[in-house]
Amino acid sequence: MRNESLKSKVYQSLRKDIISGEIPGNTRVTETAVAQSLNVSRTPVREALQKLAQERLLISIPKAGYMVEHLSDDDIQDLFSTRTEIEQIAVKKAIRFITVEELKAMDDNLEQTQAAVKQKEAFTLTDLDLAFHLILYTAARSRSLFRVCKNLSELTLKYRHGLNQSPGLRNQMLQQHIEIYQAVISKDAPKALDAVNAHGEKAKSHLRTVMKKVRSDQFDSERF
Amino acid sequence: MRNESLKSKVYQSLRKDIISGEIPGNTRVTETAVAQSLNVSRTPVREALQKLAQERLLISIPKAGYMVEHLSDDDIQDLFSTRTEIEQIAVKKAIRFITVEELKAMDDNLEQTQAAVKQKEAFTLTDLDLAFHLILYTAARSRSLFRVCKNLSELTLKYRHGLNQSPGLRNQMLQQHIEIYQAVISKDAPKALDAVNAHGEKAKSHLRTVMKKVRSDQFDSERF
DNA sequence: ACAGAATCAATTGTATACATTATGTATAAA
DNA sequence: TTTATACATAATGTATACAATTGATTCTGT
Repeated sequence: MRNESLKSKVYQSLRKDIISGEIPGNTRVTETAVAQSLNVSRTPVREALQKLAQERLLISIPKAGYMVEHLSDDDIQDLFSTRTEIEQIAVKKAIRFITVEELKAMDDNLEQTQAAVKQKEAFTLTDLDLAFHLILYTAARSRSLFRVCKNLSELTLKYRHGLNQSPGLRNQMLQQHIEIYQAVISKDAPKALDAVNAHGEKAKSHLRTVMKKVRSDQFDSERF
Repeated sequence: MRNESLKSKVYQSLRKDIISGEIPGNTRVTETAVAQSLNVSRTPVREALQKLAQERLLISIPKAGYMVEHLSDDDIQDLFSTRTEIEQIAVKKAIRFITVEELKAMDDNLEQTQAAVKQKEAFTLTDLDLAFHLILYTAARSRSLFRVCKNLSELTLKYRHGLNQSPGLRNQMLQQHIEIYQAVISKDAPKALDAVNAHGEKAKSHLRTVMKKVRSDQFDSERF
């Protein structure tokens, strides 16, 4: 962390704020503002912004700056669908190639997740969530597939983090991870595919209700 | 083109040289060298290099520069496999959602490809190859899947371009595209999946033989 | 009052100077 | 002869100054 470049620090900082929702969607982000708030020059900020734009956490408006990406409801549903479909490919492979070490890592992860669920640590939980899936992707033994899955997983992270605020959903996530783990360890491919699919579908349906709620809240506040 | 930023110009220029193989794999690329050869400052070059690194056309060695990515034989095979697997998902969706305009676009593309095959224009052919697949990806009506497919397609472009040098393979590519087109227009999903798979498998096997040849050539030249 | 031109402010785009770090080389000591 | 240290060189990392472009605002003429 100490030997990191400023560019990297700025990147991490902004990424965290975007994923956590601290900087909401459609917020304008300018180079100078970020540079001042972090006490660095524009150069590393500029490069961090470009990286975030390439990852679609920001959208770039040429010669006009950046805005925090704000996907439409449909785009979010689409993103989760694609992630599930491709993750199913990964899980099929993972069942064939996963090592005992990786299974152990999943087990450890589940234990830590259980602790985090109880202690209501949303941030830790989001990290553990990502880590759990990364183990699966690694176990698929395909570098290119790993990259694709990782990208998609990171793109959904912002919305999954939002879900992790709710106590009930935290527990559901843990249960679903356990189901996937059990299917993988028993090398039951159909069950694993179902578990992954259920995991994705649950997230989608919860997001739908959340989005509806947000919209009606907005509607309410607009009336006054 | 005239109103493009220098960063974009540098990016395009380098990308073309890397994909065409003019800058071979494992070549070291430095900011200053590129900046001098293109008569621009380091700043736009730097940003172009970072973008290319994020796309995996270059690999970044922190505090030490960049090298042109040179995948191992296994990684290339893996890349093509993943591309095929995910493209199959896209084709399934495309069959359901493709419009008459898009079918017409595919038809046009095939005609142009036929002309380019005869005229032996490798560059045009590579562009048409990419365009053909992009039509399919668009027709799948999934933004996130489109992006994944596009990325994978671009990553394989370098190697497909190499294949396009051979007259026989140019024709094979055209025939395979026609097969995919026919399967899609007749909404025959199993046939389309087979066609996509065959397309990918052929590319993989040809690449295997090419790679073997390159290795033996290297071996020969090392003896003298 | 309104349309249009001119100007001004804010922001990105580019160039360049300086700082820092890594690598290779030469020299000196063991 | 080998190894370690110091130094030189070349590259990236960072800051800053300047250019160019965009969008808004104000001013002017009708």
